[in-house]
Parts: sequence; C-alpha cells; structure tokens
Amino acid sequence: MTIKDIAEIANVSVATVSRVINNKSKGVSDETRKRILGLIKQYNYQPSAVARGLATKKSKIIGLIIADITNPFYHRLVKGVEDEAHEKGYNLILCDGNNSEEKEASYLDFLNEHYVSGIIYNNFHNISKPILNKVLNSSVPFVSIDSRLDVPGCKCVYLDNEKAMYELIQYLIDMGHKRIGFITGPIDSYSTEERYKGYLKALKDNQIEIDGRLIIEADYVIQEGFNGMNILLERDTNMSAVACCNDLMAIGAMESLKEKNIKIPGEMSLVGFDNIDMSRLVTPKLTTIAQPIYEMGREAAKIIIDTIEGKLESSYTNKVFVPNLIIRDSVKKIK
Amino acid sequence: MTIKDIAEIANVSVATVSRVINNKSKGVSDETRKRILGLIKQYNYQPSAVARGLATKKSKIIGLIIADITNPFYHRLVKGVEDEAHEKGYNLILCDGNNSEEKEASYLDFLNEHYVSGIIYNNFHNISKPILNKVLNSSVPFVSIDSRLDVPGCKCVYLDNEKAMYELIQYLIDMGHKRIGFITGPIDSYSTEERYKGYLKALKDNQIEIDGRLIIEADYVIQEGFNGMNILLERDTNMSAVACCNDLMAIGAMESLKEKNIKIPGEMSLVGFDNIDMSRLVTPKLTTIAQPIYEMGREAAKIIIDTIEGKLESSYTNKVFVPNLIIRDSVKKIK
DNA sequence: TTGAAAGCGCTACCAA
DNA sequence: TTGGTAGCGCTTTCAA
Repeated sequence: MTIKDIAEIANVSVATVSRVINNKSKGVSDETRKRILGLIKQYNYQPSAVARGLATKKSKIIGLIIADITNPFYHRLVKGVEDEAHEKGYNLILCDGNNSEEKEASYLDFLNEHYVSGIIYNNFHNISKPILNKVLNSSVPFVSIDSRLDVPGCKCVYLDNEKAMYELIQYLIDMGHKRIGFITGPIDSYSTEERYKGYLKALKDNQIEIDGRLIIEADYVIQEGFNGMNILLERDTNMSAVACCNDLMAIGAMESLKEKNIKIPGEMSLVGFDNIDMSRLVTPKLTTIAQPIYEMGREAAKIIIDTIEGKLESSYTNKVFVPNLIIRDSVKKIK
Repeated sequence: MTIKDIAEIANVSVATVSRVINNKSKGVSDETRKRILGLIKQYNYQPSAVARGLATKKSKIIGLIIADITNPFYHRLVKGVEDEAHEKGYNLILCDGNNSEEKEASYLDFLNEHYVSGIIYNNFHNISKPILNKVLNSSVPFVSIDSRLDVPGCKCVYLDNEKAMYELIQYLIDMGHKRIGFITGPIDSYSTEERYKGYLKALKDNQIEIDGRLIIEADYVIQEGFNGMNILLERDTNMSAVACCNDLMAIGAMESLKEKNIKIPGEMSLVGFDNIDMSRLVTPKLTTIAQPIYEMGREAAKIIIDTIEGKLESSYTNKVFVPNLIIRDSVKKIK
C-alpha cells in the first residue's frame, strides 16, 4: 500500500494525499481531508519513512551514542532522552559505542547514512579528533552529554562535576578524614578531570597535603574499583577514607575491603558518585552524589529537537546541572 | 557527494559504481574497480542507506524490542545481539517497549516504515493479539526471545524455565525447606508460567502440600519484591524460604527482611533468578539461576540474520537454553 | 483547492 | 565489461 494506491482509491492526486499525511494546514478542503484520512485508516496505510527520507533528506530519528549500555548510569539517561523524543514524535536509535573508537565511527556513519536529524553523544573519554571531524563534517545537530566541548554550534549538558566532588570531599573532611584515597576514572575525560580538580581543591582549601600515593586511575567498572582498592591498601598510606569517581568502582572497592575483612565504615569510609540503584542496595548503603540523570537526558533531547526544528533560542549556551549529596551509611565520623 | 558525482569523476556510469559499492564479483574489471574504490576513499563517499533502502526495500537493520531497559537482565542480552549483528554487518535499533502496548505498536510501525530486515521481540507479558497481528502482517522475519510462541515461521529462543525453577526449588527442599514462599512475575507470560510450573512440580514430586497463601504475583521490579515479601510476612504461614522469579524482586524482598531485622539466611532463606551482577553484590550474596543471556542474544541475532539471508536450515526449530544453578550464601540448611 | 511532474540517490534489468 | 534507464515512494514547486 503506497501513497499512489490511496490517491487512486480516493480519486485525487498523490500531491493531495501527501498534503494530508503531512498535516499541511492549507491546500486541501476539509471534506477531502476527512475522506482521505478515513481511507488511510481503513487500509492501514503507513507512509514509507524511507521514501520520505530520500525526498526530504530528513528523518524523525535522533541517534544516541553511549559508551557502554552495561553501565547502570545510562539507563535513566536513555529513558529521559527517549521519553522526551517520543513525546515530540521522534524515535531513537541507541548505539553502544562500547568505548571503542572504531565502533563509534561505524555508528556515526550508520546514523549519517540514515539521515538522522540529530546526534547525542557520550563517551568516557574525551572525544577524539577523527570522531569530532566526522561529526563536524556531517553538519547534523550534535549535543554532547556529560562533557563540555568547545566546538562552535555544539551544545553540551553536564553536571558541575568539580563542585560535586568538592562537596563530597568536603563532607569527608567534615567527618574528620584527612588521608583520603581517590580512585578516578580515565583521566582523559572532561567529567573525570573536573572531579579530580574538585578533589584537589577541597584538600587544598582545607590545608591537607596532596599525596600521589593516594590516587589511582581506573576505568569506571566494578573490577577496576576492586583492583584500585587492592593497590591502595598495599601502599602503607594510613588512609581512613576513599572516594571513587563512580558508584560501580566504589562497589568494587567495597568487595575488596570485605574480602580483607576491613569494616566499612568502621575501619574505612567509602563514597561513590552517580547514585545508581545499586548504591543503596549494597551493605553498607553507599554515600554518594546524585546526578539528575533522567532530566539531563530529557534536556539533551530537548536541545537537539529544538535545534532540528530551528526553535533553539540563540542565547542558549550549555546546560549545567547541580549535584546533590546523598548521605547514607558508608562514612564514619572520626575525631 | 552522491553516486552520480563519483561516476562523473571516474568517467563511468552510475551502474558501474553501484556494482563496486555492492561488491558484485563480476561485471567490473579489476582496473576500474580499483580506480573507483580509490575515488570513493579519496572523496569519502558514503552511499545513502536511505536511497538504497528505497530501491531495495531492505536495510541492514534489525530491530530489538525489549520490555524495559532499566532491567539489568537485558544488558548482556543487548550486547549479545549487538555483537553478533555488528560482526555480520548489521546495525541495531534498540526499542524500549516500556511494557506498554501502545509504545510497542508505535515502535513496530517505526521499524516497518524504515524497512528493517528483522525484528527480535521480548516482553514481560504474553504478546498481545494486536501486536502479533502487526508483526504477522508485516512479514519481516521475527524471533521471540524469552518466550515460546506458537506461530508458524516464528522462531524462539528461551531458557528451560520450568526445569530451572524445578532445580531451584529442589535445592531448597534438599536444604530442608518445606514451607517455601513464591513471588512470581506477571502470570500472563510464558517464562513466568513455566517457572510457576517448575515450582508446583517440585513441591508435588516431594509430596509437599501447595499453599496458595505462600504465593504472590508481582511485577519483576525491586519495589514489587519488597511489597510481596511484606505481604507474605503478614500472613502467618510459617515459611522458611522464599523463591523469587527474578533477582530484582529477590533484592526487594531482601530489603523488606532487613528492614524487619529478619536474618538472611538465618531466619529466612531467599533465592532469585537471572544472576544479574547485583545478585553477587548484595549481602548475603544471592543464590540464583544463571541464564546464558549473552549467548541467547547472539543466538537470536544469528537466527534473524540467517533467516534474512535465506540461510536458516529448514530443520531449525526453537533454541532452548539450559539453566545453571548458582549456589551462594542466601540459603540455610535446616533440619 | 487541486494536479502534474521533477527529483531525491540508489538498484537492477536490459542492451550494447 | 560497461552504460542507459526505469522505478522505488515520497515531497515540493509550479500551473491550472
């Protein structure tokens, strides 16, 4: 069933049918419109998105590239993007970049070949030159989530990560901790870098010496938190607390401590970042930073769609979200 | 940059260029082929998937509809589907049906309008008539995951859920439990139904009386496990163990028990189903059933692609995977 | 308000 | 081995 069939049945031209399926307000009489709508329903006609795409060079699709679908951080983000998109009549193609540049590139090509109308991008690492060039060349609206890009025309939505980590560390300090371990994510990433800054600044502002032996770079997965804590524990650093750059690593660190029968928070305090579901289900419940991740997803989708539809106010810059400290049971007050 | 541009630059016809981008083995001399390939690279030409789609009525896309991306059960499934698809040159459109028929329908339309070549489908509930009709009418290859459909031409991949639950309950019985609570998923679903059967059969085979007050129907999320356990606890049933139809609900049940200071497994044993990551991170670590979910995803993708490419052996029926009991710390042996 | 027709970028068939 | 070209299902411009 094509537009031509409907046109023939309705005894009108395809142009007229096209006008009604595209909801053009003028150019077709109410009577004709109603009749055609009826036929469309009756014959269950669905216009080919592919043919429309070819004719218009547009689609109602937005592509969402994320680093790893296995990471619980993304789920509410995806929901947020999807809910917003769906409400506005857009569909989502979700791509798991798998933290691989090759895979990201392949997805970017795929999205372009399908004339997607916009791309929302995320990665654990800073965006690489080749990838960025691909994006810039394709000239589809692009928003980056969870990192700040200094690229003209590219909007970003992210958390104030420096502030977040600063608050978290300040909390630890307020609880009496001075020797604070730090397990970071990959350091070549905007959000990690900012969190690192927050850590350093909090220590500095409290006149606490920075000790490189307390700092470990890891990779945002449970296993790496586990390994990181093991290494930290081997170094004789006299630390009383460890801050992890995400909850997953904090949970890994927790496993490491449990394995060694080190009591949390009795002998070691621990904090995470993200407030994933798991963080309140482990024992002890993890103190962490909540990101309004669902809202961030929605905002990203909103920006993309407004851009696509030419509705984005020219004054719009980036959107920075505010962190929220969630105090639970994994930190002990020490003298 | 279109095929026409390349053809002009190369001084050949578009037909020839088409032959080389489609890797047609014959019809192009090696020399011409090499030259065109060079040009394509040089000008960074990407054929329009949309135009190809229109011309061929096909795409290299397979659609994956899942019930809820928030459920950790799906992540490895998605990875499995994706890895297999990617290796074979297909791309994935991931759709979160959100357990809503309306949303599923809308995604199905979307996928059809984009000429996807195959659809992999999952849902917590049994597939509804309208949805099934949509699928059947569209005549794209269709495989159902995690449930068994008796529809001609539709292949299914799923776990032997009855056997799995039977083993789990038998294990509980072997550990001395007789009064065993059961928190099910939505009962109008193939996998849940099978698990229910397994529960009943295990009790029966061991001459244990079935008590309806021990059984609660819930909805596969943490909160429902929590509520379910609350209700079970209010009924004076003298139960010593509870089996949940997934880990998420078991974890919710665990929260309920902890809240009431009921020791696990000291005073109440608990088992889950799925072996999601979380199940080994909670305290106590959860005894559960592992599904080879990544492999199930791969298999589903393999079937779909083989079907698309006409390579599926006509003898192929459904693929049933074997469960694996994972014994951890949440069950106590009683006399 | 309506229709005719060109064109979107490809594929595939038929001829050369 | 190559090229010409109709056609895929739609949108959009121009004319009626």
